[in-house]
Amino acid sequence: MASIKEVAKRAGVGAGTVSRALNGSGYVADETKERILAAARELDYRSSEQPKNFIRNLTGIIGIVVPDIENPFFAKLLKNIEIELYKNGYKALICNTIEISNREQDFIDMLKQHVMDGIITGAQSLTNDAYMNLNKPVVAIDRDLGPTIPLIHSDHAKGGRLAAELLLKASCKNVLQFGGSFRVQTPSNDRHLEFIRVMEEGGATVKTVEMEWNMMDYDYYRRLIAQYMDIYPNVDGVFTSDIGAMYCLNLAMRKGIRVPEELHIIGYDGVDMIRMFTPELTTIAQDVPMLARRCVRTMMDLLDGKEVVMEQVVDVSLQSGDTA
Amino acid sequence: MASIKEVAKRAGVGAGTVSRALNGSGYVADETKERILAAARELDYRSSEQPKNFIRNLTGIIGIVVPDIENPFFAKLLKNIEIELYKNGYKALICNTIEISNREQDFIDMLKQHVMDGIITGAQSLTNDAYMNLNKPVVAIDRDLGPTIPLIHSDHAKGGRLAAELLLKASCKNVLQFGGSFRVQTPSNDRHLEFIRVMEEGGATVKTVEMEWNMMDYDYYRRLIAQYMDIYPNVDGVFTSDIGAMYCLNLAMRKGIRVPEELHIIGYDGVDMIRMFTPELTTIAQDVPMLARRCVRTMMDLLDGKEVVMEQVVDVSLQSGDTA
DNA sequence: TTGTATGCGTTATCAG
DNA sequence: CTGATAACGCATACAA
Repeated sequence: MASIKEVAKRAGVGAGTVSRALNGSGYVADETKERILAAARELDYRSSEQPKNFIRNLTGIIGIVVPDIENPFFAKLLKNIEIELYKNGYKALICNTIEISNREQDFIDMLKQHVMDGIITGAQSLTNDAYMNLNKPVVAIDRDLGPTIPLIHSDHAKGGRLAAELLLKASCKNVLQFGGSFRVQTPSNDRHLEFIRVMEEGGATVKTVEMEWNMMDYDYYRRLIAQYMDIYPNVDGVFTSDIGAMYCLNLAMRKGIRVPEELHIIGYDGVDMIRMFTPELTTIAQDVPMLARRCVRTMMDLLDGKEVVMEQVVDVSLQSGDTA
Repeated sequence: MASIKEVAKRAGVGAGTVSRALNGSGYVADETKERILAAARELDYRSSEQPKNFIRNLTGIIGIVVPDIENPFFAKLLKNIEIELYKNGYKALICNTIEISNREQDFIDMLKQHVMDGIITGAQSLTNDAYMNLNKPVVAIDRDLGPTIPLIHSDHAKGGRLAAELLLKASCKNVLQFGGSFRVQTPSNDRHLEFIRVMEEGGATVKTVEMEWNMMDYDYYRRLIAQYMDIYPNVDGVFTSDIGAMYCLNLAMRKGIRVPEELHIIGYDGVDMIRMFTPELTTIAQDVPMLARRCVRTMMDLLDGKEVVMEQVVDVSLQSGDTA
């Protein structure tokens, strides 16, 4: 509420002197300084960020676009990015794209209107045009937005390979995998391709179910897993994202199918939710804190006008459990 | 990048005319308007939000404080608040308080420095002093911050009663409930008190386990539930938040305890995650979209200087499943 | 050592 | 119908 002028008036000095006293920039007599500090304290004065940001033409805010905050992977990513931004003195503005069409475009417009300084996007849109020619700091996670926008993603190919090797070692011959929509151009599709390659090389048969675009609610997973476990009752291995894998495990328990003896299950992502249950799910874990750190580091470099690496790959690891 | 002056120069007019043409405020000759529109299009001009906000002394941003985005209840709340704010033309700045001490104070300071226009807080701090004397729009969820700050919460007492009635109807005699830290002053403690009252009135015995403050990760729930199900092996009913209830269900399946025949389980919250499994969890659902709507409505009213209701209670409902 | 003028981009006001 | 100018709050450069 109180402005610098009111503080100046109360201390009986000019506004510039107050600024210097409070910021420690330039000369201020000790006696004057004390009067100013007292006045500022009495009025509970805090300098407004607005004119400062306005002059620098910056906001200290980074927008984060995710399809759905409720999805545990994106919740974890969002949380880690927020914490990482905070460490760098930045704030996080969020944007859910799911359920509201055109939401991402609105967000991009806000970037143009100086509501924020940059965007980190983890959403999967079908069109990428909106980011073209936009000459602003943008970092993409798991989403190829062309050669001008830095891309950060997990080593999904390795993830697919690790899963396949594990299932082959367990002598699986007939496995089922669920994957996101292949219409979307995302590096995460590599995990399915690599999984198929390694499994078939090992003499196994792979059935791949393509999921619908941007469907990630629990109900959808449940229906889909139940449906395909019914269609393919004699698979001996399943590879799917953690949520699907958890439901698969639940289904097996109910049907009296022994895991891993009769059915091997491997998840993907490594979200905390899987810790909720025993037996513990075997999964390929993405290093979300590292993904977040890389995203934010890259964003900071873009803001500083530094050169950035256009494609950064983050390692994945096998998180051993009791289901494979 | 382009400013209004550059557009004006290109169109051969003054800055004010450009403003009027683009905003449709005031008179501009059709011919002039067309020239201006063309210039704006060529330069991809978007007016900056910064000076507008600066003059109005507003930002269009609301801060949302939650303990942990990864917790499914808060993820759902956050998502719904964000969507609701968007409908009202506002943006959501997020703040995780867990894991970083003093984080909430930083956020409050940002409010004072005009980084945002108000705060919606769902975090449970042990001290509320920071919000006192802060003469700014603040709305609290499930958290009593004193008589000057509007409080929105579910009808937790009803929730506790519904759960108790259901367990009594199922002839439970010896039940276990898990509750948040009672040191925190939150209306959500009412559900435990009411649960005890009704159960004991019905002749049952209730054991109440108090959880640690701000502990809400899956691992903690898992350890705690396992521990107390071990200590009290012959309870015939459990009432706890959804996450705990899900693990309880999982534990029962593994131990061969039949649900609900031998053990009745009722969750609390109604997060989507519970839809993942069958048998479906019986739970007391909070109406998160309504909580979000009320929070945002109240925030809008505060910003408009309207009178607001200081305590708003949102109905809860029994979401029938197969575990009670 | 201090006060004052300047500029940041936009819109509203007012004189032309 | 249009152009010039003030105003918003702060930091900074410069004059006193």
